[in-house]
Amino acid sequence: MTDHIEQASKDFELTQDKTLSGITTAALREAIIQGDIAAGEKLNEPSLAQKFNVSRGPLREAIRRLVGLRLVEHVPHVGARVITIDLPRIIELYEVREALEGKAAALAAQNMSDDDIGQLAKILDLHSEHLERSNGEYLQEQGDVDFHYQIIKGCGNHLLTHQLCNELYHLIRMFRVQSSRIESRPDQALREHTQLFYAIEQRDSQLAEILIRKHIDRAKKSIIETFDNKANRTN
Amino acid sequence: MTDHIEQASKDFELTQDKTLSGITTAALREAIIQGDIAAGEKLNEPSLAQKFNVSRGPLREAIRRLVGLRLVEHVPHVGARVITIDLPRIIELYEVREALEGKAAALAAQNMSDDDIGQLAKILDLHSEHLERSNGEYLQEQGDVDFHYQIIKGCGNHLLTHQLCNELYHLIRMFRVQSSRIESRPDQALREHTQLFYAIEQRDSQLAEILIRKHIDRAKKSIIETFDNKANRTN
DNA sequence: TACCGACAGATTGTTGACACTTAACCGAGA
DNA sequence: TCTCGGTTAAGTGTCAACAATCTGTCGGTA
Repeated sequence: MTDHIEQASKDFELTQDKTLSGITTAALREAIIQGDIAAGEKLNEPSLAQKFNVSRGPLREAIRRLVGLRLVEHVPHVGARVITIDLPRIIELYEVREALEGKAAALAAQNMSDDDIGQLAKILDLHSEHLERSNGEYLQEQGDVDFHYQIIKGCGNHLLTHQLCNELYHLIRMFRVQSSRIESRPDQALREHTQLFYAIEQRDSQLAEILIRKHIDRAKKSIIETFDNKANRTN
Repeated sequence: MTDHIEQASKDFELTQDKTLSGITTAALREAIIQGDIAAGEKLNEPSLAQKFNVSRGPLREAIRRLVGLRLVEHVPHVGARVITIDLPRIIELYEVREALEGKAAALAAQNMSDDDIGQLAKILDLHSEHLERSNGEYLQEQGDVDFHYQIIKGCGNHLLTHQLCNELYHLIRMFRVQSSRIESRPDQALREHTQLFYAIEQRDSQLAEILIRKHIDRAKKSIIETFDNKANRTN
């Protein structure tokens, strides 16, 4: 709830779209991401409309928008369900993220203003401080998100930014919440961020892309490992 | 209208979603892509509803879906407009496409079945034949689309495939139709496809990614050149 | 003449009722 | 007891009317 980006994005939405369908979209989206509506659950239009105090029109519109965000799947004449995030889907998600954020980092190394790079340095410092005091996994996590977000914003490609921050980000957030996943290797992540920062500072777009892609690939592998461990424990 | 993918996708939609809103979505989408509704034009709900013989409900739903595809932009209480594709947007589009299709080619080199690769070889042969007979730019164009499509299908990542074939593809198609753009360097494109094919056949994912990214980057530069020439001629 | 505000028309947002499809339930027959 | 077919209720798809908002125009004033 104190998530910076989330709050910013909410504020943006509220100032941008005060219509019932816009508000309902945001509310339904958060309910799904936070797990208030379980993964795989069917979205019953009459009961949800009552829950959000709107008629079925705006609610249906909200559902369609979330279909566009891939948080919901829809079958004609049958209904809409919240997606279920299994391991294959997470792998696909991280592969797409790797490709997009790789390009974003390359473009950021070319296009970021010096001020933006200064901002990035600040975020990195904060990250480092938190790690030394080794308190607050949450701030840790937030630092990671902020760092990636700053790079994406700096790439200068609106389409790319939108795909990462408004489409994939919600899916990743949903996965994180529902798997209670926190950074399992904070010191290594900081090292990788630092390396990436130097590459961007030196405007080395090729290196920046390689580093962030490896960074994301390692996160993917870490997730796969966690899944495998869980599977073994239950066997 | 004889576009294979387009037809396949239409058939899919019609069998998949025979609801008025589904049909209206497809009709409105094609009207926009084909330029029957001009770029930048406002979408008036009552008149469009009349045009498609539906009420405003399904039409509004169709508009929202196209907003999700980024073919339409919507402002609350003001309305929806068809997007305008200017050069900066096309560049952004091709940068995203380069990132996604690069990853798709890398995955395809890893994951494609031998049958799929055989199919790819056939498409390449057809492409080559058409070039030798040097007739039919359309078939030429179709060959290019089929070649890329086959690779994307072969990557095995559903999310990636969806983003390329159902989201970016419509935007690129709209741009191509409206700029009457045809392949300006068919022989070079064939050479690049051939190289890419060998990389995939040898399961060299790194090389496949590099080659397809250069291929798309050259297409992007060719588009920029065309724009510059147009700008100079009108000066 | 330029600027500001009220008014009117047009357009979007929202609602509740109606129509159609799907799926679950129930009973009859093998 | 199991299967098949019909029936019924729940839920989605569609519609037309109503409410709220915006835009452009007209008149007044500085």
